[in-house]
Amino acid sequence: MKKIQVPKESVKRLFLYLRNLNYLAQEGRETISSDKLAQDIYVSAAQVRKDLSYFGDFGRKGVGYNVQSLISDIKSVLGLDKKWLVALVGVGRLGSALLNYPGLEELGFQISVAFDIDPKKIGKTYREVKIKDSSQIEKIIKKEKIKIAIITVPVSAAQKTADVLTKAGIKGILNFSPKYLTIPENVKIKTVNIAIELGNLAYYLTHSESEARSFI
Amino acid sequence: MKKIQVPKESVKRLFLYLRNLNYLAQEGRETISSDKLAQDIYVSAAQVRKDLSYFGDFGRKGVGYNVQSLISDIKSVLGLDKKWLVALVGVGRLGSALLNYPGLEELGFQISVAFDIDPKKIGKTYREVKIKDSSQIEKIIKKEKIKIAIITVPVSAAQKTADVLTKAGIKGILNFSPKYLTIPENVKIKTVNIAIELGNLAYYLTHSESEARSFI
DNA sequence: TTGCGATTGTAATCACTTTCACAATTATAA
DNA sequence: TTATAATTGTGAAAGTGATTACAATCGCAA
Repeated sequence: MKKIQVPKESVKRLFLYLRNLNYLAQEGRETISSDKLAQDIYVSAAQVRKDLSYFGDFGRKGVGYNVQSLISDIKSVLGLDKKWLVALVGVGRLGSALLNYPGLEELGFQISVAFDIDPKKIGKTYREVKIKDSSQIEKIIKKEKIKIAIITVPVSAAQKTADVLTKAGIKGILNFSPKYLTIPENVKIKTVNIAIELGNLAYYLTHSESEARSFI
Repeated sequence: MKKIQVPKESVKRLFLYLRNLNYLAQEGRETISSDKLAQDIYVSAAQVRKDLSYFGDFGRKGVGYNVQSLISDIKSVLGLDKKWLVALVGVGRLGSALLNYPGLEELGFQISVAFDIDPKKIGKTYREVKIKDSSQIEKIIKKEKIKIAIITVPVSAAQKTADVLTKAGIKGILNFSPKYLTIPENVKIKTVNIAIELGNLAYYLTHSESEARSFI
């Protein structure tokens, strides 16, 4: 095991390995080789081994990796060995879609509270998640010690929402509004922009000699 | 101008430059330097120039870039100089959220038809988009010569949907189901997995010495 | 017309990531 | 017990991407 900078792409691939491992566990598989683990993800066996080696020696030479223990090792590496409470701000179409998004809990995420400013929505319960008034963001997030939030408000309200969230102690933001959000240095932000994803597709369709496959 | 492999990240950054340029155009700015263009995107001026240089010599030494012509040059490079018709399959919560997603038309994308299997939805018009029976996917996509599709069906139907779409001549797929889709070599696919995005956030929160900022 | 500050485009360098290739280890069968 | 096939972990090499630094060019003011 070494203590050097881990490539961002290696981290992303860990999620893919984890997904494969979960399938294998379901099938009752006990051990797996890097070669098999790499299958279907368009990655080499050496890449798999290298990625894993950034975090520890998880395999046994001549044998491979134990499926169950590799699952828990990767989960632990990714910080998925505990439950993450998530706050959702903006219960519009996209927001309520996310409340129903399958696979969040699989990785240990639980949207535990949602906020909106629409009086018609406030007070309702959506998929066991209570919708609260946005004016209570700071109070509730502080009280529940929530660290991750999803922003699905209209673009005009996005920056103000980010400000309130960071003030409330949120440390990670998944932002769906197509806009720069200015946030403190110590807060992590990830922006998902669907128009840009489509745009990428358009680029690679236009220049179709290259590739745009992405299995993440 | 050179003819070498363009880094994927460079292509992504072009979208950010384009967004900045659109703001600048609105403000009536006529020319702009790589230095100013880089601002707010956490990128160096040299990076901007390098990215642009993969596609041509768009600037003038001592002067900078003409805002209007750089906009159209970048659009042309990205394949956004024409309108792209897009088919949407699966008008559930996420699907209907995408029908309302602002910013798609800004880049020239138009969801021109949507498909679902629910008789209660078929025939309705959603934001000027007619919802058709999924059994007609192949016929309509062939007729309209649509090249890009978005898959927002439940995970259980995703692979079958991808099969039909590629059979109909779709060349690019934006996939929102958390699953591998097996598709022909010449079809481009981009998968958006919200759980993995959150997972990335969790990783960088857990290992908070590194960074997870991403402005795309 | 000349000189100067601004700015690009890119060659060279530096940094990071992936691939290669093989010693070390393990299980198993003879 | 020994030989063999399977498989990992990793140092070194190759490949890719980002940064640096500067010659070349431009507009403008004197």
